[in-house]
Amino acid sequence: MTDHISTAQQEFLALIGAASEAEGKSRISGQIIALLVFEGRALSFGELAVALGVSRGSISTNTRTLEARGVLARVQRSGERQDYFELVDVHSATLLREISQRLDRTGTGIEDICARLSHSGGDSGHGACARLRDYAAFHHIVAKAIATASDEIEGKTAHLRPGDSVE
Amino acid sequence: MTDHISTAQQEFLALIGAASEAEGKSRISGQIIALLVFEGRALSFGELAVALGVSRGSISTNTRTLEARGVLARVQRSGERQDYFELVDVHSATLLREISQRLDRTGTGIEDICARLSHSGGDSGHGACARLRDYAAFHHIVAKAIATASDEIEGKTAHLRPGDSVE
DNA sequence: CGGTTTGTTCAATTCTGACTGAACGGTAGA
DNA sequence: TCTACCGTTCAGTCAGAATTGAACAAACCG
Repeated sequence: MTDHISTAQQEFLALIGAASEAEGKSRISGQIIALLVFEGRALSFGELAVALGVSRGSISTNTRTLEARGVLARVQRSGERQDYFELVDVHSATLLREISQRLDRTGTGIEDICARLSHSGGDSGHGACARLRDYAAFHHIVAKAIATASDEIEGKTAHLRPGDSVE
Repeated sequence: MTDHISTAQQEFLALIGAASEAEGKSRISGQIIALLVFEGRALSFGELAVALGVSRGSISTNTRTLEARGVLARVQRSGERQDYFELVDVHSATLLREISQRLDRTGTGIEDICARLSHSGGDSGHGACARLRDYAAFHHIVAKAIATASDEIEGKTAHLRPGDSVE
């Protein structure tokens, strides 16, 4: 029976690891999140390294960045010398907010280019500028949509125990 | 004045190229889209290679995948031997729909794992299964939000073409 | 027919960044 | 103090993807 669980766990880790890579993040960082979701409890530094079969150095760097991104928290247990990690309860919403902010940043970056262009170039680049503004607007619209979804999910996950229906 | 435009173009290409890499796509594919947006007209195969400073082989592979993804269209000009490429007018919406579908696929992938787990593993993996379903639901919610944004953007961009036809 | 242009393909190359592993500093207990 | 353990760091390694460039086939023109 633990067999079934562990194969399911392996499949889950592989799936999320691949998804993590597909969106530009490292495989391990995705799998750390996946393992914490699967286990539903705080895991120690050593447990992560063993369960994922990766070096302690990788655990260190990846947990640090995940911590800085506000996805997981490092917790100390009295009497234990190892660090433990647990998911922030709004970790999914945090990831969405991150994406939303990056889109907004790209959008304003486009607008900045457009502003400099129309300021110094007269109206020769007018058509291009209009298209760039549309393209920037697209980024902002998507950012807004994702931010809204983030709020929705945050409202559902905050202070809710896992297993509650989200439908 | 063309100076200003070309520096703005270079900045735009760099920005979108980096954004493209950040989300797991190739730099060149993002820059092809960016160049077509900036120019606002169909560009030839050769123009793309020269303007982006990349090999013809790269243009070939990237335009093919973008074409397959429904982002741009290959058009022939009578009398011209070169292929020309232009953006599909709903190209942004198409990219969003692609992301939405990938999220849905990941979500159902998680649900499949969960189904196999609860079917064969008894109730020992019950807690994990509940958490996995929540995690799958998260993916579906985001997919839905992005799909909605895609529809919104499609509605905004489709009417820009005068005398447009539906499908 | 040859010569030119064009797009595709694929083996080779380059490049990026993830990952490792060992050295290091810090901490707690004996 | 010494020892054992723990997390961090970083130079080195490695894998996979992106990109190149040359070979190739097709279409066109003289």
